[in-house]
Amino acid sequence: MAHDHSTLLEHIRQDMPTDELLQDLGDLFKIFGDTTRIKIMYALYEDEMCVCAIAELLGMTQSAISHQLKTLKSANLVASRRSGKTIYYHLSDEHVKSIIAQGYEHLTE
Amino acid sequence: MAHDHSTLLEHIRQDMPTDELLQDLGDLFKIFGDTTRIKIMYALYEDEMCVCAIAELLGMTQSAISHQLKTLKSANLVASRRSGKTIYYHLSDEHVKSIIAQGYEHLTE
DNA sequence: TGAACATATGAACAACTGTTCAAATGATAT
DNA sequence: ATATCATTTGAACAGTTGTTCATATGTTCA
Repeated sequence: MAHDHSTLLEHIRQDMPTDELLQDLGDLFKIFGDTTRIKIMYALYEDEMCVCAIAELLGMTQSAISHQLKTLKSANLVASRRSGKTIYYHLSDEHVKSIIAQGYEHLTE
Repeated sequence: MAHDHSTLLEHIRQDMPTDELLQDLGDLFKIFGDTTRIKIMYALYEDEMCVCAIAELLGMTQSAISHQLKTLKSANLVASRRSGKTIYYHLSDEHVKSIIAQGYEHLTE
């Protein structure tokens, strides 16, 4: 760290969001950073699904799916409605789709 | 997993990307899921920077930054050029900005 | 009320990740 | 050559994360 960057750094610091927001951004993307959760979000792309259907689709425990849905829900990425015994989850936000779509583009071009 | 979803699942399975792609998507977002890396990418938003300037900006070890730059580089999110002793990093892709921008929107509205 | 179904929850364990530290590489100038 | 600066690298350690298992909650129907 020998040569001088003071002017550059001062300029950049002004354009940077707060540490808190940057932390929140990281936390948000962390949630997209898991294959199971990505699969769940993709499954809900078109329409809502109940927990046991998602579990069957992914070939995973209903408990595992439920844990992940909780994570997704607490980040406001999915929402749910109850109908009798069954609880249906759906995407709560168009951003979910556009974030995934951007990632998809980065990979496939 | 008692009630029947076979028709639903068959339909959804056709619209799902391959497991490999879904895995890659998760891996990509995993890289965005860390505050240090988010900060680095934000720092490079406008212009290239050398490693020690980034370290000074974030108040972190140059070694820690270097490790993270390696991660970012291997995912083709940043690229570098050498000029004498110094190595300058820059964003390698417009997707970086749009992915972050989408996350930002999700948080701030 | 009791049985069956759908989902949620908590604790525990293995696997993964980010930082640190010490040492190595690469480039420049004297 | 050697000293110095900029960066990279590898091993190690602490902290975090995802799944499993067992159990609890909530709903419906007989």
